Amino acid sequence: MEFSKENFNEWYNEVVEKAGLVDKRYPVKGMNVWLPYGWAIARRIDETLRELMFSHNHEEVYFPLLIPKDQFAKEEEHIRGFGGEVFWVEKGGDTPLDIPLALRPTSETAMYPLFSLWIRTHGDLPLKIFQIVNVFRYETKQTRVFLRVREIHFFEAHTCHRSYEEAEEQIMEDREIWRIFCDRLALPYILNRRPDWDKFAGAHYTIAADTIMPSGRPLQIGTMHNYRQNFSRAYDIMFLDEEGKRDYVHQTTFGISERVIGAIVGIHGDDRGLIIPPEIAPYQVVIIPIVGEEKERVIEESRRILDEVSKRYRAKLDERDNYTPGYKFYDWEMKGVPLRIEIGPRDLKNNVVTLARRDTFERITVPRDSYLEEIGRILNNIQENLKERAWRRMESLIERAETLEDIAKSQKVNVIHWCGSEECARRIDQETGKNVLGIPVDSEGKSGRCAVCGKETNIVCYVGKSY
RNA sequence: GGGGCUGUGGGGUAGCUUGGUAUCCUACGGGCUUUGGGAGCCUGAGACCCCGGUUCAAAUCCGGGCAGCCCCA
Repeated sequence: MEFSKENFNEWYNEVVEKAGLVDKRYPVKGMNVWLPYGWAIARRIDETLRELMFSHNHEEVYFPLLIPKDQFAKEEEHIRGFGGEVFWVEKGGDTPLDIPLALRPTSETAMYPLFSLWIRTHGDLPLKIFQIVNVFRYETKQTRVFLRVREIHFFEAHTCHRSYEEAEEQIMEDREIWRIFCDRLALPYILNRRPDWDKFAGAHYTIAADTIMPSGRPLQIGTMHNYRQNFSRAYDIMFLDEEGKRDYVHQTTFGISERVIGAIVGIHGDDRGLIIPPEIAPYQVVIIPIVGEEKERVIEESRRILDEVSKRYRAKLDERDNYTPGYKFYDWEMKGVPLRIEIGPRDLKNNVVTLARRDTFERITVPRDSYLEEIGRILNNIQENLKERAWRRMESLIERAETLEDIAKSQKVNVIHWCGSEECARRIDQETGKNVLGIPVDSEGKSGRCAVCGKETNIVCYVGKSY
């Protein structure tokens, strides 16, 4: 690594490239090539989501990429919110299309006309589906790998319910799923209810999960929206209830994007490169043979170990002959494999294996007959350690601020009292460059004075310079 | 949204001011040799972002485009 993590921006670019996550030389702004290792991580995360969604009674679907313009434009706020960042397909070959087609920036407007056909009665509810697709947004700001791209690897769950209360229960379920998901990724987060002017276009309200990057800047990595009946009215999604009365369904969505990978890179990584939490690591264990004199025996033993380890963990044996062990150590550290097994003549002789963990660099030898259990124990420990470390670090990137000046001079995310007015939020933005992330969902308002206008208030909120 | 900077083999670079011969490191292919923290020697292949302009001649000067980076709001 050329850059230390203290130069966070440069470090981030370097690690993304050197760890082989994406190739950003693809000649379209904000569109990158997923490389095998990066894609393997994305797939692990996708599989985690699938498992969690299936176990919470969602089904997976796939909707088309293109959305006709008239259909796209039905919900007013939605089109106002997304209109400026839609890619349009306007020709088929050389023939102009009668109706331009949008590349989905998200899939509400693709799905909901069909929901209107699918849902007839309360028996069809709740409807709980999700898809994992790519969405397109015409970003005008500077793009950044994983954090701001124009083609986004995206998970979106959509649900329909018979009542507002049932939709609220769905949001609670999403919060529970989110908690488990973030545990697997060892990512810390804050759930913030976004201010009205910053909620998802068309939503009744938005709860966003924000984490904080080592640069002190918050990053939105997940969102849950309650749409109430805003979309169902626009797209005519109605059901017949038990009494024979027709009503519009209540809807929610839950979205997660490739930004979580950016968060994993930024939050867990160090000066040697990535550190991938064991739960989602494409390889949890990498085996490095140190061949020396006894090449045959070492290779043979390494393969036997691979077989044994592979029965329980995702493992890789690095048999490349043209690299020295030292090179391989650095290489797999860059890729963030949580645990390394070294097996060489010394280990053979003593009937042990050497284990080295990525997060603490601790290195131990363990007897050949109990090392599998030891691996399990260490992987669990790494997972816990990463999670705790990340939460601790995030908390250290939050500081209390009493005034606009405090906010302006702080490089961190601030907790402030806020009177709740858009006017004060705007002043924070203009004078400090930070924006109101929203009110934490579990906050209990102790009273204090608004950092801007000084008015007495019991609203506490977070502010920060968002990615 | 504003400002600044940069595009030269796969990656990093020298050359650009003052137009003419493209430098070095690294990675890569082949061969020998080596392997407990980025090995060595020999050898080979590989580049001036795109379009236009100026000129006898453009990596170099000018204009535009595309792409990337940093900082500020």
